[in-house]
Amino acid sequence: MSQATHPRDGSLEEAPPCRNTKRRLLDAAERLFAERGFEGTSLRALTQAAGTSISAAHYHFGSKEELLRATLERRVAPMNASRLERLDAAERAAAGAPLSVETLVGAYLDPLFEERATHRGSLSDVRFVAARLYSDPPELVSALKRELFGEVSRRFLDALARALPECSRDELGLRFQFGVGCMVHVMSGQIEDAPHAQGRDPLPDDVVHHALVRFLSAGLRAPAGDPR
Amino acid sequence: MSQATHPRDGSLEEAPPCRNTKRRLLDAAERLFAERGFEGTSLRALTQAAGTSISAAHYHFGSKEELLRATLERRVAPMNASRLERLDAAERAAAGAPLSVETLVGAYLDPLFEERATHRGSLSDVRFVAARLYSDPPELVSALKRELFGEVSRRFLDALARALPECSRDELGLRFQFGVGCMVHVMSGQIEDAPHAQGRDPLPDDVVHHALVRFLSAGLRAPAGDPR
DNA sequence: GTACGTTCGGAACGATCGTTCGAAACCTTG
DNA sequence: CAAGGTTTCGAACGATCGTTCCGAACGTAC
Repeated sequence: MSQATHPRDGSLEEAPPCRNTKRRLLDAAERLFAERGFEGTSLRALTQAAGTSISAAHYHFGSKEELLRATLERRVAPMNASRLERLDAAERAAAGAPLSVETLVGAYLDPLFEERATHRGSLSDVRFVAARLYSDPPELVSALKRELFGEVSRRFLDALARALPECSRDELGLRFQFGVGCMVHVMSGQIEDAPHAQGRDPLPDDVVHHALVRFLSAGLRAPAGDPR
Repeated sequence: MSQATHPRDGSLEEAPPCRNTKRRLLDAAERLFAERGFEGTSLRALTQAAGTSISAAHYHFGSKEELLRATLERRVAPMNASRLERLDAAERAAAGAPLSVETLVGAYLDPLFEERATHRGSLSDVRFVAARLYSDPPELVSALKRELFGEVSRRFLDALARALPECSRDELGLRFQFGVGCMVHVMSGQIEDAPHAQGRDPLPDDVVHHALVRFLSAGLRAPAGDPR
């Protein structure tokens, strides 16, 4: 009805059949998984939002879990590739010298905010990545998290260790995770939903972005505690 | 069978009927909501884990949503009360002088880690508070979040503004939320599930606790950016 | 003893879940 | 045109969901 479900007109057609359906399914999955979670989203609501049928979803992905995996992978993989590109470029430019904390934080955060800026209001939803990877069925997501983030975490931790040589490896691992927590929180849209600042209009993305870079850089550079 | 469902023995009885069932339901809800989420937990699995029946849950709470609300409230309310107590005590001791950032961070974090230490391995699960308040059905949880955290957020933000007078109110609100994000991430158990540090055994709670205090204090005290 | 309000188990309700299946519709090859 | 593979739909499957209802078991008051 709303989406021209049947090309019954006879004369002029629409976009190619396969790729379009698959992409529309991923788009709808992204949005609905972000808003209602994996268990909270029914395949019926999802396929209806995508303007197709349940069978199409099973044809292209095989199961609901595989659809989640594909949806996550589509956004996370290019974003992490971009992170590694920036890290590589920065290390090449530094010619062996340790990178600054701000450079590392920027290389990690910028691809995320760019993705967010590019797709604001469209179907693509970065909230989804943040919200779901860290709250949905752990037995499905934690393996994917290891697979998608393993190299990125290792590379950035190594670079951080060179930037902050006085910080122990354990402490650095913790601080890196603290930073990830901040990022996830922001990307999940919790800033707009905070108990304070409920009535006022949300701050622009770049303000949040720069505030987050400052916060994380300072936190990562915090003086070491008693070594115990 | 396993829980002496029927006091059919005739002679010796067990604990009082009402309070016990209600508490067992809240305990089971806490654990299962933490592990599988609200939508991912069925009332049948929940009541079976509690050693009772579905009817008992509906008798005591009326609905699944109200059970979630009660479960969240049971843990969050006393914890926030403890936060306010510590803040009051610190402000009384300071006699009008602004508090240190570390004091404020400690007053906010300590009750959480104490709750975590007290109930480690038992049925009580702090993960639940963190994981659910920030990822479950927003239309149910965000109102509760405002209700439970409104005063605490306001009070701590005011104290932070006195501790960091050179920081703008917007920036301070952001940094406070960044800190909440870190905390949520830690309490959700994401540290143990991080892509790196997967094989090694988890760090002790107090190590994480102190590292988090250092990280947040430094982040909150970060130099202001260009005022724009 | 009977009567009553509280507490809770068992069975059943309608609704919805993820999945499967067979047949259309489509696009490409002959 | 016909043949074959790809893509999609509608209907149905069994399972499970939250909820409701009825009655039994309980403690208490008379």
